[in-house]
Amino acid sequence: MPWEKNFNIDDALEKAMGIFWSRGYEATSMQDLVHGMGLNRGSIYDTFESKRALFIAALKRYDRKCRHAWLCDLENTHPPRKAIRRLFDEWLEVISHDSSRRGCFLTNTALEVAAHDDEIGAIVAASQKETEKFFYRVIKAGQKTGEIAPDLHAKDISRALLAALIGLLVLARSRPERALMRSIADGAMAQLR
Amino acid sequence: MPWEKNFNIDDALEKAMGIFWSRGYEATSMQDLVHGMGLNRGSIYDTFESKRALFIAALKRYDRKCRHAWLCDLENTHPPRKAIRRLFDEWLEVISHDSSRRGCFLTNTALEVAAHDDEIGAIVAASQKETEKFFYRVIKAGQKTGEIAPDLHAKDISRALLAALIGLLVLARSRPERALMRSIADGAMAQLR
DNA sequence: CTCAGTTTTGAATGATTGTTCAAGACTATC
DNA sequence: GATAGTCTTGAACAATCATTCAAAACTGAG
Repeated sequence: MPWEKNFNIDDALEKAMGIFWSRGYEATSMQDLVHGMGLNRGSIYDTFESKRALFIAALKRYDRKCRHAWLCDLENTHPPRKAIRRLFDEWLEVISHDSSRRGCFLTNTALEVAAHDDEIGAIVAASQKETEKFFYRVIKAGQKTGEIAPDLHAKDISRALLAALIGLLVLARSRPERALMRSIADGAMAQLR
Repeated sequence: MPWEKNFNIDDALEKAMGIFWSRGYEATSMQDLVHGMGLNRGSIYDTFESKRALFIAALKRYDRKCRHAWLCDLENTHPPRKAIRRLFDEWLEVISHDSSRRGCFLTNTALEVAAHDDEIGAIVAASQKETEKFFYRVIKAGQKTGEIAPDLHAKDISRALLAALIGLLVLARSRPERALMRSIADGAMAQLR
């Protein structure tokens, strides 16, 4: 039918996400996107407005489908301490199998664009806040079940874990050495004592 | 004299460093550099070869004059625990007075270019390794003087501190909230118990 | 005062940037 | 089978990109 696009918008966005994720915003050209998404220039502009709007859509998709969905799953299907342990362990696994060193799309964006673009900055900041809150909720839950020492200041620890996680994700791009990253994950977990 | 440049190369490099630092590599155009360095295009190319070579020179300058010199000073003029405390505290001070949110040039570069450019990646990785070693040496020294518990695994802690510091420097660009950053600094210090 | 050697200058290079748009392809409805 | 309405296509847009280069400006040496 001529009034239905003959490509799947969500598939296209998924591809765009992958391209921006590994190359960043500035270093990705529309030519890269045309080639990587398998669409024509016009179709991309018709569907996504502009490069920046496409980037924002891709970033939001990552935040929703990768970060948020994953954290929800961890929180719902594991006991508190194990949820945090798995968060770090699964990142370690992903990083050590990712030869292209793409790291975390949101964290990459935090440094490349967030400081210069308020709208994108707000998305990144909100995502980081939610991750901090994930840690906070899980720590509180762990303190109720007795898995985590009740005298720990949940707010401070959740922030320390967030910083450790982000540090890990930066090092994943510049020094993806398994031993280094394992030390960091272990160090983060040790703060839950 | 015609065989002496009538501008100071080091001053020019300092200015270039500031521009790349706050805008990043890709988002900085030669036009920005011409304007910001106060030099003509030709003079820049004559002196620094290319945009990429200028960026590398600026990055090395930052590593030497900012990171390395500062860590040496901290290590030499303060007792171990206080050296680390001051490292975090002084970053906090810098960050909270930096309205342009430039963060740390090396950390910004780690995410923007290091993963795609081997030469730049090597500079960033080396700098991160040296910072890790700084922590390691200071922790070891602190264990000798008794300021830091001798049963702590210095290597793991130094890596945990590196991750916390980098996490802090990322958040400085996306969520420069004083309370958040203080929590992280305190959390890092708490690991030295 | 001329010459040699270097720097400075700004215009011009071709390539690539993000974006637009008119023409062509398509199909459900009449 | 003609019409209407949407999507696809690829060429073309002006702007900007990093880079080059020949001419002008300069100054110490002869």
